[in-house]
Amino acid sequence: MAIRTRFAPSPTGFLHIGGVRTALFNWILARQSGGQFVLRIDDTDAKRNVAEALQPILDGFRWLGIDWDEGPTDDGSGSKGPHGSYFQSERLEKYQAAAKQLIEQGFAYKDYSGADFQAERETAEKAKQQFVYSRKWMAETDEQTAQFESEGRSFVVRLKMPREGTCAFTDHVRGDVSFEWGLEPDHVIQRADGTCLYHLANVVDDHDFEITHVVRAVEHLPNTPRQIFIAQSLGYDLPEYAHLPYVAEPGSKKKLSKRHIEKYLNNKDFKRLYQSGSNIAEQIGITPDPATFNPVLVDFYRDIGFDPAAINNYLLLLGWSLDDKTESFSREQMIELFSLERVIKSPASFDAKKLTAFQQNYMDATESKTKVASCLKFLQSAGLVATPAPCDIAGYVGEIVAAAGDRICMAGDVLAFDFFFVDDDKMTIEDKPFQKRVVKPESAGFLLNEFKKLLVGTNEDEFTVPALEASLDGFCEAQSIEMGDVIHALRVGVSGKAAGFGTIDTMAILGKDRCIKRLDLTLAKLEDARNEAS
RNA sequence: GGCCCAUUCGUCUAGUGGUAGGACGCAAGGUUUUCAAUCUUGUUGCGUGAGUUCGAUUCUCACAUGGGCUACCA
Repeated sequence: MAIRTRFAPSPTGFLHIGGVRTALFNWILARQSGGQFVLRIDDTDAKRNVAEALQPILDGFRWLGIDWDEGPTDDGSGSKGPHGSYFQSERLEKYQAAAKQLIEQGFAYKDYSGADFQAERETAEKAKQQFVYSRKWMAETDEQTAQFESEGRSFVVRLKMPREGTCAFTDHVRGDVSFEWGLEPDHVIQRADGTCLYHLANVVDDHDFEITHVVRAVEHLPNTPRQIFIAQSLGYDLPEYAHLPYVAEPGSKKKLSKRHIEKYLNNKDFKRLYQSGSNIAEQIGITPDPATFNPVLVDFYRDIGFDPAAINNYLLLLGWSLDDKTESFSREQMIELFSLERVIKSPASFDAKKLTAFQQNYMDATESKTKVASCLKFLQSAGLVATPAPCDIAGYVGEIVAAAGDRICMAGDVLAFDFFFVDDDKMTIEDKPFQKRVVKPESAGFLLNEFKKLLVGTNEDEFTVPALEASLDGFCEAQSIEMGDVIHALRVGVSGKAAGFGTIDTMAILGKDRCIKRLDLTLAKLEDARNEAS
């Protein structure tokens, strides 16, 4: 059976990680059955620029490889698919027609209560009683309508909900569920200004778009009875339902929300991810404002060089598992092996650390050519490599990437090795390691200078890792010192940094001339520091 | 307040009527020129109470805790 699923984002400008998980499950279901995945835009309430706010969301899905068969066009300016517009704001007549039909058949009514409705509800609440609307301003006849309108009242359309019995249905994740009809209020489906509300629009669209499976987050579970009521009243076949647990905050069971970033930043792991992302972002000219750039939003991961497959894999396992050990799933495996029945019922906390671990695994498995290509893009974004890239650059970047090994977890991490790409006379020497490794040890300057003299005497083509190692060994022996007495100063001397991969590898990649120039620069800086101090 | 839902290591999870397995993390140690990695070892868990039962983490009920929903939001 071909399953048609849908995901219905609001054009907010941001693609939320929890939303992606829901979309991913919907997408997998459609793909595994040879059905279609539909994107519908819930903009009934939006007054902002929809196309603009939609773009980042569509880009996010595209980046993740979650492609949609029907929905907005790629640029978000129109719709593609056989069902007309996939934007709710453009489907108002459909909803109004449905509301009209519901009224005519007695499943809904015009309600002229206005503020009196609210007053009735408050009275009931004060008396601590279950509120049941008196339907005092319900107009079902022309006379009533005329009378209320003569009083200057305007109307909304409310559902005329059943007041007894139960609404029972089977949910693919939660099993059999049921709700008392009597507890359901008469929900508004059409506003006084004639526009329609979510529940009506949702049911009408799911029907029009021939959605067979409604797979969404649990917060919609309590909404399901009213939607079932609408669907049945309209004579629609009911879709299958599956309510997924929501994605929870790091270290808690509260629903993850992009509004509480500040709080999540108190979480150690979340903060660490955010900070390493921020460092990368700053180097490529993105302002790391936590409101728009943080680990709850998908853009964050794209911007700092995550592999989309790692995100999908992590999200797949947030609430679903195949068995007691399988952790790694390719796209094909996801599609082949996923089933709603193995979705768990309780919420799953977002764990930044585990996501990073998935990324690390994917990066380890990435072949070096691909790795180099993605790193190169970051170097270009940071202005460290020209665009278009010089033709010999790939080899150079390749050496760095190989030497860095798993120090590069996400492609943006390559920017930690920015010193390879700056002119020698413009190398930044970080102050802290400079003080600790060069200024403070008495003999560091002397040793650096002596070793530099040694380097000056070596042949260009002997500037290799084994040769350098040998000469450094010999040097240490001649000076009667330990390797540790000089190598740290040397690292700072050629890279300006406190940490990195092997100093000797670093030097070999830089080459003779550049190492010597950098050592000169460092020694000059040392002299300045000494003069200043005395 | 009402309705609904959930509860296995810190986190993601597997699982069973005979007391739990994996992953991420964490800790210690080895290796190491820094950082990371890596290797070794270790670490921690069935919310509480009652019932059914020879026996319950597993079934039932209650409680507790956490959460969601309760709009002329989606």
